[in-house]
Amino acid sequence: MVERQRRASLKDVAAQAHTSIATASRALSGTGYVAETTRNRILDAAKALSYQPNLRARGLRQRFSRSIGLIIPNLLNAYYTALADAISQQLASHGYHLLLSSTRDEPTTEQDTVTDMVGQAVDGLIWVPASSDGGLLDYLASQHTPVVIIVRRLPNDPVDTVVFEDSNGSKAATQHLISLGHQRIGYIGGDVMFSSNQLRWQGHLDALHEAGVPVDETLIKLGTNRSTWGTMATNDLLRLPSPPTAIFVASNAIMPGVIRALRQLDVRVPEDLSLICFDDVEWFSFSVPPITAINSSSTALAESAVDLLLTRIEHGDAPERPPVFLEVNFELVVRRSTAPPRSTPLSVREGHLEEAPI
Amino acid sequence: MVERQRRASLKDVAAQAHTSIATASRALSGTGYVAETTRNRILDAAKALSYQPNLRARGLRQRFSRSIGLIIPNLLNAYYTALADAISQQLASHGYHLLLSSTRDEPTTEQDTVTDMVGQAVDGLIWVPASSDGGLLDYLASQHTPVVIIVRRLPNDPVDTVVFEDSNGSKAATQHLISLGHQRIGYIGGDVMFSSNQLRWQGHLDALHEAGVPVDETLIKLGTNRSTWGTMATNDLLRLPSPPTAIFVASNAIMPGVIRALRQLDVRVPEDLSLICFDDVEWFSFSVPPITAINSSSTALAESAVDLLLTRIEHGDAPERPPVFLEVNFELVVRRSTAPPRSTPLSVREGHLEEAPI
DNA sequence: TAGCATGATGCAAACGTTTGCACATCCATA
DNA sequence: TATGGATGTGCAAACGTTTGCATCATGCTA
Repeated sequence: MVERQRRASLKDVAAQAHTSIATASRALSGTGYVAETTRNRILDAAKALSYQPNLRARGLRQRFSRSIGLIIPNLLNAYYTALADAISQQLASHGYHLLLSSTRDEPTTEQDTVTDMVGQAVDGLIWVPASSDGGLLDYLASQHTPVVIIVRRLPNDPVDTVVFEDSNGSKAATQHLISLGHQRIGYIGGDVMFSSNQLRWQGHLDALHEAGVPVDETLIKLGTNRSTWGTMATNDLLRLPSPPTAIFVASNAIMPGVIRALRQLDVRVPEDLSLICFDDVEWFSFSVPPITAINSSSTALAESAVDLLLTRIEHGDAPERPPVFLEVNFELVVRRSTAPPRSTPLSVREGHLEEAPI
Repeated sequence: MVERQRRASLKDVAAQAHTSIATASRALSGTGYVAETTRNRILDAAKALSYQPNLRARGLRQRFSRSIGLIIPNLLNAYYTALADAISQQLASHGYHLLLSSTRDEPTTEQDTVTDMVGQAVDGLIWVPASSDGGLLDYLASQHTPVVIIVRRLPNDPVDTVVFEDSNGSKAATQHLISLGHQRIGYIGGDVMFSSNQLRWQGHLDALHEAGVPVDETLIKLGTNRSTWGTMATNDLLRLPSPPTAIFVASNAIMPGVIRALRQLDVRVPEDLSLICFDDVEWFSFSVPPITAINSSSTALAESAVDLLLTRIEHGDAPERPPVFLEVNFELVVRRSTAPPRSTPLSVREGHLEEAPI
């Protein structure tokens, strides 16, 4: 590592303006008394040297940095980047910066990322937890770093938490299918170790029970939130002796794989099979057919999460104030992928799995 | 702002281990001589206090932070988030952190973001410029902050630059259409103030010239890289007295709007119209029909950009070393949205513009 | 026994800020 | 003429690190 050229510092500005560092600091930050003429000398010098305050040093001295960390599982999921975008905007409007990292849902990466954020001395953390154990929370508490958990709940919601209405939203999706006349509904979801997946599954079951629709275990496919899982699960479902007339996909990340499988099997939507998805992402609306989905406002979640966090930060993280738990509303967006079931059972022609284009 | 609880510092660790700060530092960082027993006392103390080094302070002292800033126009464009993901991974493998910000292509936001990154004392910057003036570059030079420009070139490529093969890729796309027999090709692109858009347009024209295909100005629609522009431009093109038999869309961000318009106008792809796109994004492969596209490897771009930047950083930003200019290869991915033109001219039924589902 | 390399430790300065305190004017009021 | 608030400035400490230098044992070599 080679010695790097120094940027202009307050010392340089002060020297150029023939004044002290303290006065220069006050002039530039607009605090305390500075004579008009002195101030102008200092501002001129700052401009001449294109002085830029070192936020690292300022943070060190002031004990806060006006930056907060955001930890998401994945940068490739439109759902999370939309969230990141909303949070970033929301923070900016409060004068805070964003440090963004993705964990790829790997617990070790997550651990590294969290400790790293703490090391960077962020003022607080907004976090989509990947591991469900609370060890990292204890750690954060020991570091006095306020944190707001989003999207996925931790057991007992030990800290401020903002999530989508997973259970109710999922219930509404299934009810929509039932109201169209579907009785055999396939469910493809992710790992239930995450609360979001667990609650969506639960909501689905609740809707079935309430409507008196019998639960067929073979129609429920719990795996991972990955496209490949969508393909596998869809193939399994449609090859059942009595295949479903509708499929509820519990995550947008699974959907591409489902669609690929349907195409390979020559299944038409919604004539042969209805399709509904929990998350709503942009391309659902211009897919053919447009896909019915549960839409949750990431802006709303962002606002709540940022508000909660900044309150903790700016009023001190009073541990006696109990954790807040919030859910943001959902909306059922009915498009064209859902329709009444076909009258005759669907039988899948056993085509070879052609290589789909990448 | 309330006084925040202090995290354990080196001083605390040293006190607990009955040693000096200097020795504690050496023990924890593994540099210099420390007796076995002392080291253990220190490590124990650090663990007991869950000590986490303050990277801000370390950066201040060491004059580098092992973090670099990435500035992209948009977090909602899958194309850029894929890039961010690749760069983030690449940096991590070199032990660097990522600070990510989006400018939304607003010059003022861009200016703020850049100065802010400098203020954060990042070691370097990877930047997709939104404004084409070099003012910010002068500023960065004055701050001795190495920078690598990606995706969009600046006039004269004044610093290290890595871009996609916009011109050649675009040329290949048009050549593909021509080879299928198309002579009237619509072109929908973004603002040519950005080099990427400018070069893609140029590549398209080059292909036409080389093939002896006459250029019809009415077939060329230059606007913005937005979905809404895609809808407008497509409507215009298909209502021409002699509409195109193929459309070349120069950015993935425009494509959703194009598809929406085609659906509203009841145009079938590829029977009525061939469709090709410059960028390749995930949903192109499971759209109906899958969309032919020019695919450029964001991983390759990420690798090159990171390499260039870290070289500048770690070997000193020797200004005498001239700027490097790199282009990463593209690949034409032929899917099913391109086919030979229909024999009879297409006439669009003037349907009302139905409200498309969101 | 003297000399010296080696290992182990601590002191203190430095990075670039902010800010409490002290001091020095100046002007108005009592 | 004192008194004292308001204004303007600077010194120096502090934030949490790293690191050059000095110091001091210890054990080995000559």
